Amino acid sequence: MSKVAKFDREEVIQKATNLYWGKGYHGTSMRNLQTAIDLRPGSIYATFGSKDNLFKESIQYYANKTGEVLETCLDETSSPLEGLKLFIRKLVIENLEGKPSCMCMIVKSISELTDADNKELLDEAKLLLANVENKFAEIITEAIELGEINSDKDAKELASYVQIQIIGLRTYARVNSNIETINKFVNEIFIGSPFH
Amino acid sequence: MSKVAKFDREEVIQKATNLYWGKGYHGTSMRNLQTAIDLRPGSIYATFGSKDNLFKESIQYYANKTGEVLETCLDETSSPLEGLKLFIRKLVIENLEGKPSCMCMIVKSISELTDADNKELLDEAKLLLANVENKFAEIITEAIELGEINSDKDAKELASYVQIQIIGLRTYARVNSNIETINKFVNEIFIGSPFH
DNA sequence: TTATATAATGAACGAGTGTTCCATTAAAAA
DNA sequence: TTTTTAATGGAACACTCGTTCATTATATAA
Repeated sequence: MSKVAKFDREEVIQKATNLYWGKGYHGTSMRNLQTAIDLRPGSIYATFGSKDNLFKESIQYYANKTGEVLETCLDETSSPLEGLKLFIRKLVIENLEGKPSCMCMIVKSISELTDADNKELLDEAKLLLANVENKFAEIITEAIELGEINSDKDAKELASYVQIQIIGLRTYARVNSNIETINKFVNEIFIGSPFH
Repeated sequence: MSKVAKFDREEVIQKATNLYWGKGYHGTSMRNLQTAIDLRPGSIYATFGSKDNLFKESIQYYANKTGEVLETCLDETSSPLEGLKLFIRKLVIENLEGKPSCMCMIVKSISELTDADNKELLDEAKLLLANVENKFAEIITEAIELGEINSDKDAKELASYVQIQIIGLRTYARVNSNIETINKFVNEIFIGSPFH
């Protein structure tokens, strides 16, 4: 019948994700993307429709990949709480170098996008971040049921707390990426404020 | 001799700051700025030189204003630690509504800008954030000397910790701006991890 | 081999970008 | 009142933006 696309769709999205993750939505031009993924505008627009939609697919891809890392961490460890700790360590420390940014792409997007100019993409980013937090809450609920965490704790509140710590740490890492310092703060997440 | 500028320089920078703060560096165009501050390109470029320099002056203005708020908090309270707590409450809670963003403009800039494309502005933002952290360390040192904080604590480490909490909270507030939740986390900064 | 269908190309579009330039305006100095 | 000097207004510049589309290339079906 006809020709079939010769490029690998996932590979293209992966490259787009890396560019958007590093340079942000507004900082990335379609010309940048064309060069990075080595496709001409015609092909990109036939496949993805628009810059906005390519961004949407990219941030979803990023969220999926991050979700897979979390699942791997849970599988590799003996308990939900240990899995969560491993995940945080991976996220914060392994992203210090070699990645487009040490910050979370979802958080960068929420920081950059506005309701006035990019409501749809902003809402998508907020949704993806909420999904991560819900997953944290599930894990913590399991940990409470297993007695790893005291049962008078509120899983949803702890999930918010974990989210805040990760966001704070990964952003802070952009200014001070000293591994010992970062590591210390990661460990302190579960053992109490350094003030006490 | 000659004519004198009829606009108020600080007022112009204030308006530019609000625009950059809300929409970010890349999201703000010179046309946006021209409209917001009601000046024609000739006047803007004669006064500020470039978009980059106007951004630099804006972020410096923002940092100065924030520094003044901190000083006010220290003056209004009975101790350094109480002053710091008041400042954090002000920053996180009073910025929830009515401001261009609930996030810190400096943090937004550090998140958005890259070494590859905007090294000078990024470095300036990093410097301004480091200044804030140094100020925190001074306050905490005083608090230690006054016996408000145990003397075995490291002021610099606690200053980093405070920085991370503020960054995390203000970013998180963009997704969940429930005042009770935010207030709870602000209070917890100084009383220990919710895990314990 | 030919016909068909679709993927890929890349020039081009109108709008928007940061910035420049200079005629005009107007206030202070002479 | 005249001269001087700098601020102002706004058209215009070269370039980049996201996007479109007519054309060309090519894999498959007939």
